[in-house]
This record gives sequence, C-alpha cells and structure tokens, in this order.
Amino acid sequence: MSSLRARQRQQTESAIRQAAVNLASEHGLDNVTTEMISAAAGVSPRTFFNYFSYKDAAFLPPKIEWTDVDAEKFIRSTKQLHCDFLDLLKPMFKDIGIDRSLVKKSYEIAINNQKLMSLRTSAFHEFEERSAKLIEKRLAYKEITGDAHLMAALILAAIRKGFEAWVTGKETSVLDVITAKVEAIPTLFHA
Amino acid sequence: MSSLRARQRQQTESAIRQAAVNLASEHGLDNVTTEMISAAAGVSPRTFFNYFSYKDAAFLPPKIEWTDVDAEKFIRSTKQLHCDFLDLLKPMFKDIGIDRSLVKKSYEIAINNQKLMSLRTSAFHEFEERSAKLIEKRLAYKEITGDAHLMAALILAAIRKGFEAWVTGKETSVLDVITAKVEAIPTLFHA
DNA sequence: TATATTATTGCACTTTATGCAAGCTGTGCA
DNA sequence: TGCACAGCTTGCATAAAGTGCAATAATATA
Repeated sequence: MSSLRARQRQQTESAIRQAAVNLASEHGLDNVTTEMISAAAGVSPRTFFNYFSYKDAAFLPPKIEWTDVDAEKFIRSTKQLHCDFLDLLKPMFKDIGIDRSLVKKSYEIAINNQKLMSLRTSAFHEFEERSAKLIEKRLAYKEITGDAHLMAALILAAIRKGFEAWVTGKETSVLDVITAKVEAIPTLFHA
Repeated sequence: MSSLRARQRQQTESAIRQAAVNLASEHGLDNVTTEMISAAAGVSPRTFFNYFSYKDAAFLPPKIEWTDVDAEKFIRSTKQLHCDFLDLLKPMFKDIGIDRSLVKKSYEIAINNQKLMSLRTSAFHEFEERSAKLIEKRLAYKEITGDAHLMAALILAAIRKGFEAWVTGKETSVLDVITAKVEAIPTLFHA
C-alpha cells in the first residue's frame, strides 16, 4: 500500500540516480556536478541534497535488506551455513537483474574512482556486520559456539569476489557466480 | 640516506596527521576544518592540500608496503600460504606499534563516520589487490592452480577482523590477534 | 472544505578543493 | 664559497560541495 507521496519520492530518487550514473558514465565522475545531475533529473540543486547527503551517494547501489521472515528461516534452517546464507540472498539478487545495465555502469564508474570504490566496499562492509549479527543469532539458536564475525567476513568476501567476477565477465546469472565462489571456501585451504 | 628535504617533508606530513587526528578526537570530525588543522600543524591551508588531496586523507593510516626482498621470500617459501603471508606482514606491523595511541584514536574517529570508515576499508581493499597479485606469482612459481584473488580476499578479511579485535580489545600484540584469526580460517568450515 | 504534514525551492553562507604565479629554501656543482 | 636549479610554501582567485532557513506548493487527513 504505497501512497502517491511514497511513489513520487521513489521515482524522484530513481531519476536522480539514473541521471547521475548516465552522466558520469559519459563524461567521467569528476566532470559531472550536482547541478548537472539535478538539471538532468528535473529537480533543483537543493533537492539533490534532500535525497543524497553527499554527491557520491547518488552513484551507489541502493541499500538491500532481507525480510524478517527470511531471516527467521535462515536462523532455523539446517543445511550448511553458507548454503543457507545463499538462499537468504536469492530474493535480493533478483532485484539487481532488473536494472542490470545501470548496475554495470555504476560499477565501471567506481572502478575509475578510488573514493567511490571505497564507498561501495564499505556498503559491503556494513552488510557484513548485519550478516554477522544474523549468523550470531543462528549459532545461538542452535547452541553452537563459533566466530560469527569471521564467518560473515569470509562469506561476504567470497560474495564480493563473485559479484566482481560477474560484473566484469559474461556470465548471466549473478547468483550462480556468487554461489561458486562461496562454495569454494571450504576447499581452498585444505592442501 | 634521507636528505634534509625528505625528512622535513615527512615531518610536515606527520605534523598534519597528528594535528588532524588530535583535533578530530577532541571536537569530532565534522567540527574540524582543514583551516584548523593547518593552523595547528603550523602550515598554510594551501599546504594541507599539497600533502593530502582531500580532507579525510589526513585521518587515514599511512600506506604500508612490503619490500621486494620480502616479497621474493614469500613467493619461494614453503610453509602454508597463510603462515608465509603472516611472516611477510610482520615487519610492517612493527611500525604500527610505535604510534599506537594515534592508531587507536584514528580508528575511533572512523567508527563515528561512515565515509571515513569506508576509506579505511578501501585501503584494506587496495592492499588485498596487491596481495592477490603476489599470491598469484607464488602459485605460478610453484606451478599450482588456485583462486589467488579469493585466497587474498579471505586472508585479508581475517586480518581486518584481527585488527578490529585488537584495536577494540586489550591484547597488546596486533600480530598475535591477527595470527589467531588467520589460522582459524581452515578450521571454520569443516563442520 | 479546512487543516496538518511533507516536499520543493531559492538564497545566503561556509567549507572543500584546484590552478597559478611569486617567493623562499635546500641541493648540487663549479 | 657562491651560483643556478629544483622543489616547497604561500596567497589569491575561483569553482564546486554541502547546510540552514524560510517561503511556497503539493498531498494527506479530518
């Protein structure tokens, strides 16, 4: 039940994002000003900062979250930890597929910009912390002891690498590439 | 054989760093301007930007590097990969010990600032990429196939977690904490 | 329709960041 | 020693980023 107001807000935000990414993709991030972006999105320069607290924020992928229901399912599920975690992610990565060209463009922009790339990395990092807390809950529920934070760090590192491989490669399914990386973790340090 | 000029440069850089971290530690990052930092460090505002290309850079730990000699040693060494990698890091982490209070302060500042934390994370990320290349060389030298980038991502993730644990905890030796985390990797996903 | 809430905008102002030219200071060499 | 060069610092001008405030417009609620 999204109100008109909520829909308009989302639309404005999305318009700014698209304008930002498309302009930067064409002219380079440093040659694009917030004024240009605002103009292209059809809003005032002031409004830009009502939506994004700093310029670079308009170039980052929107925050993704799992639902409470899926989180509960993850906590109770009995497959291997990393397999269950992948199941949890599935619905999220479906959304990425929708605007895939924008995702790739925004990644390309970040590659050429140290600061922007660091913000992306940090978004992953924040996601990692949320994941760690969720894994902690799962371990507590199952009454298992383990380093939840380290597990989250490793799984998310593999996911990040998977995403990078997908975005720079030709594979069509993000989830397939990510799954392969995550499932490789247990095998890597045996030999 | 560092020239007077080089020493002066290093001293100025260090003075700016210290001024920046101490001011931000006291007043909060957002209430400190580049002008205040420059004044406290005894240089002109313009000079600040001769040393750091953007404000936040003054709050990041200086870049660390391994020597070519140590890199070669790592490539040829025959212990387990992550053990040899830890040996490679040893000399670098000795330097951190010197100015430990500054390291902690700068971490505290970053905790309260999303953007700054992301820049730190990204420094790790860049280090990860350099590490991946080095691991690639090692694998090539030993004629082993393996996902060097994923290995680097995992080891660096463990190192990052170790550093965080050290900085927020009471343990005295960074390297000990880090070593424990890295050595835990192979054991984590067996069960 | 009347009233409350939220979004957009313009304006003034601070801070960050860059380019350039002038002047100063170590460095290397005759 | 003293001269010439390279590199460092600085001030000034200027662009762009980002904030606070108050007026206005659009939506929600009664």
